[in-house]
Amino acid sequence: MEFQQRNVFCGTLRRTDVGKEVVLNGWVQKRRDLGGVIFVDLRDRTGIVQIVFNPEINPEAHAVGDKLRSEYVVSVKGKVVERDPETVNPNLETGEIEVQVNEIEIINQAKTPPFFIEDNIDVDEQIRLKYRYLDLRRPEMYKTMELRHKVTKLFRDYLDSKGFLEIETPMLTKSTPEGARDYLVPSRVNPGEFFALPQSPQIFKQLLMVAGYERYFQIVRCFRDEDLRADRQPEFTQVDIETSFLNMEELMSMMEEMMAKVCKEVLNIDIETPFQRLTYAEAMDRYGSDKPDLRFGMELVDISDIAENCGFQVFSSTMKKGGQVKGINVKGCAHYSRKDVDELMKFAGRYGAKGLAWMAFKDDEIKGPIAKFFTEEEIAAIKDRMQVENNDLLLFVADKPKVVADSLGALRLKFGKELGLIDESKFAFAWVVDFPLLEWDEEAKRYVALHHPFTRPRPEDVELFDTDPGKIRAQAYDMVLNGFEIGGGSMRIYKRDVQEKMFKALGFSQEEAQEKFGFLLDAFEYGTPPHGGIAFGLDRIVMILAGRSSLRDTIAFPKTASARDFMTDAPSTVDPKQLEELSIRVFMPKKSDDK
RNA sequence: GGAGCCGUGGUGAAGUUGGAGUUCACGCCGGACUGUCACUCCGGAGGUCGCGGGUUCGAGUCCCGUCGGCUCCGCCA
Repeated sequence: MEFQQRNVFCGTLRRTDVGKEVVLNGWVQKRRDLGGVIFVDLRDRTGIVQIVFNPEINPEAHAVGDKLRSEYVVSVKGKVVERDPETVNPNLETGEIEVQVNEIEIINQAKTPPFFIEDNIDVDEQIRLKYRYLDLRRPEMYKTMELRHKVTKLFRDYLDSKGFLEIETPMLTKSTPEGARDYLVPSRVNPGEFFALPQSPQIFKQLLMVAGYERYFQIVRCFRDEDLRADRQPEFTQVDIETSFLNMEELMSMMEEMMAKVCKEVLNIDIETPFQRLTYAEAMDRYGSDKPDLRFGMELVDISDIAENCGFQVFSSTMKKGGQVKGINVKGCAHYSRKDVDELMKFAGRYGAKGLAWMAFKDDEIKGPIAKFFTEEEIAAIKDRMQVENNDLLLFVADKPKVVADSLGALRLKFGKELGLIDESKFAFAWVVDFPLLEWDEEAKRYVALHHPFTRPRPEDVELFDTDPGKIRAQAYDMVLNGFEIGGGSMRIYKRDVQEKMFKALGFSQEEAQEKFGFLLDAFEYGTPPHGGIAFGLDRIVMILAGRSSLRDTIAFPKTASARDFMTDAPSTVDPKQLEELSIRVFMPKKSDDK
């Protein structure tokens, strides 16, 4: 035997183990050398226990204990003993006992780590990513990975219990038009041709429905070559689901049950079902977002009718141009200085707002440069509509609906966070439904699918294809949790005539449609059941359940904002021979200064 | 593609009107210490101030460029 193997884990030892002879394997968290007696905190994935080297009990072990340093890997044999009452450490779960070491073996030495292996460290993330294997040693990272495992298993178990089959689909697949930029993989045996990594298994799961599998799922990696965010990585994991012969309501309620179950099992919280539902229009109107954070109020209030004829030019002229005027009531913030408001204006500007009008109500006084343009009646109407109390600050944006929603929606979230309006213990699930099927793309001068080209319209809206395609509502639904879109899906088109109308609305000719989606359309000719599904963002769900604010904390080996892996230093250049074999020639982009 | 913030011993920070790589905390190394658990005390080592230019007698500090990290907009379902 190369080393003595453990018979128990560090973090599990309790008072009831007193008297037992144990063997522990683990890492040295910390050594405290008091000259005679040496204390060492020994860590494994279950936690920490204090081991003691006493020269009077075992001088040989004590001598080895003297050589220990942080992150050494050791095997120790010793007896679990109760601590004296005055030396109990209430901060440790194992604090009532300690292990008196009789034998110790240094399995491996370690260099001094670049940062402490402990929670709540304040270290540049670059360094954490470079030494990710050390970062992952930290208990909070371990717990997140463990939580991720549990969540994944619960999804799998639930879907299994409902008769879903987990089926793998190709990673080397075909580049599809629409949607995100693809990651491409060259095909050596087919020079000049490329596979694309899947953005999602969308088409394959629909084909599985055509194949009669009825209930499919897959916990699957997806790839999108777009710019990153705190909640967006180039490769991420979906819980991908598709069903046949279920309608939208049946699928949604099954998914609610699944999420409630996951929350109960993982965090022991009771989630009420059915979830609250908002139409897309309502979400945009009240929260300025299609993924509203429903843990707090501060809803957007429409004052367009009051603003329409008011004396404030900016408002009235915006209304004449077909815009709208909305506001939020920032409770108790009437004391904001001119500088504070300037900051808010800059913030709103990022979302396209050209200005930010404000009014503050302080002890019967109305502050703010726009107040003088409103009549007493108008002020009264605004106060009434926005439920103004003393010390409230009102912020208004007058613009196109999209700008109003984006800027006020962002301000609402900013205040929610900064004023502590958000109850962090809350899990506010909701469905957003009735998305528009199509969206007008100003650049391309055509309609594009908001979800994707196979999304089924609501039956009563089908006739609008000929008159007003922008008004068609889709049988699509997003699951929203605490301001994040955690899943989205739709019922799919299974009738040929509807699919043709859809392609026509998107401006695809028969030939184009055949070229792009031919195999799917061919398949649809052979008896397609009504079907529909949903895909959940596993990383995001774990992030929220774990209370983390970055997706990187839920992925063992994530990438930086510029899509690099600091540990492996990928991506990297490759041997010219490899390129030659792939029939690829690389030319570097010119710097923009020689234009 | 764009904006903001950041880059100083291993880690986190401070660094004044431009005046010696200066300072603090943690860590590290050596010594002392038999009940610590943020051990304590004494001593010590450790630096391309991200990188490249420029201004200046002199740059961590000012200017220009560039690289990298984080956050956001665009992009992305």
